[in-house]
Amino acid sequence: MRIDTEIKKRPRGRPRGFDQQQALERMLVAFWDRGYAATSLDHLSLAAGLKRPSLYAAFGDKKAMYRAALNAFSERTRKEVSAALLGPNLRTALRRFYRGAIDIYLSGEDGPRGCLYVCTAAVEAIAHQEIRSDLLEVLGLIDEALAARIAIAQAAGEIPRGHSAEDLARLAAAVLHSIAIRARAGAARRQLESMARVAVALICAPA
Amino acid sequence: MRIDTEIKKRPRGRPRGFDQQQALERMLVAFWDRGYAATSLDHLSLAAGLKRPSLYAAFGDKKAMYRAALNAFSERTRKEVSAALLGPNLRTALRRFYRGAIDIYLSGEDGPRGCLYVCTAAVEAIAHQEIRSDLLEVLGLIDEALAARIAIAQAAGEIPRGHSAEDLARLAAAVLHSIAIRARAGAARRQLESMARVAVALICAPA
DNA sequence: ATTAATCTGTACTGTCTCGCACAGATATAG
DNA sequence: CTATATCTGTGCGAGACAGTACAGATTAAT
Repeated sequence: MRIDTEIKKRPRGRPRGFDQQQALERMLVAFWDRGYAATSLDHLSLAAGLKRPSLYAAFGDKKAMYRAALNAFSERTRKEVSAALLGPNLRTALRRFYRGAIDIYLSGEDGPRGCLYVCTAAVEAIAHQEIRSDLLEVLGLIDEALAARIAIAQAAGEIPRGHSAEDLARLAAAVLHSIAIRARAGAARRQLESMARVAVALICAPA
Repeated sequence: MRIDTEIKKRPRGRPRGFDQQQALERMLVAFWDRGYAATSLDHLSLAAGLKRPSLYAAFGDKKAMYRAALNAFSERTRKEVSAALLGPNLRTALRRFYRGAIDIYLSGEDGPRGCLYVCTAAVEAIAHQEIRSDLLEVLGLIDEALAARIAIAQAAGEIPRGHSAEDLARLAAAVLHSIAIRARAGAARRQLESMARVAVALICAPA
């Protein structure tokens, strides 16, 4: 079915009978719903439509599968974040940022899923050092993206410099994290949107 | 060893050979470190120093044990929160509030534990409705406690009324949630304290 | 056609998991 | 002392779990 426009020539033996990216996407959803520890390889196998040996061959052991899912989520999110933050001014940039996040966090067939990192990686941080540093790294990336956008607004005189861009960025990220937790806890969309509004107002407040 | 000052007379049969409260406290720590799904009854049994049948008899099944731990954590936390918020003015009240939280979140033998609810209950929210509503309830209680204290400060003219007490409370709680996540992710204490400072400054800012 | 390389599914391993049955221990009530 | 009630530990059982060996399937290279 796949049109062979790619230059990459086939490897030697029997080719894969499945799309690795799509399988990962389905495993991601499984992990997102149940978390790392509660998701068994049978769940993943069922979700991806692959038998366990194929999963192991393609992704490694369970922890590697989870980290691959984390990475896929991070990549996808990063693109949406930087697109949202491109808005003409900080206020609309942040509005888009939160609106996109809330839409994602409220998605889920069996209930709102929140953020894969905040809601499922955090719990594993003590037992699994790699996951802990994966999480810390992504938290830092979000902080940095926000700080960069806020610094631009400050340089343009759009908002005052009462607080550093880094401080305001961590505050903006904090509201994001809380929205993720609250979404998964079942909070109403209105509450999440209200929190976003308040955060935008406080950060963009005219001196 | 326990002095029998309590009027409650002994029940009929063989008395418990352990302190139920203390056993629960140790189970709490086990759940706090590894989360609900990854903590087996053998872990709990080892932590509490009790065999599995005693645990079942005293607490019910695994989910009941976890919810009992959640409840113990919530009770304990609520007392400390209301004590901290009793401060003479909002600024010092919030400072104490965050300082106490950061101390707790950074504790842990195998790494900082963050918040039992935010870091371990959230992941179970989709699969276990009771845990989901336990979490939502506690989030609401924290919001309310903060809102009440902030409303007092507003009524006293200590801070302006630009934003409602509820909105500011949710913002303050958001910073708390983010601190919990970041602590477990391994963020430096300085960063957590800086976030607390910024939150206090923004909420208590003179008009 | 033959060979080598890779993928797929079946079936297995040993370990862990939750929860409980049961027997012995320890207390009170009479 | 006897009967009754509750707690404790040993040990079981049925199932889930992660991970893999192996045989058959499918492809490219020769």
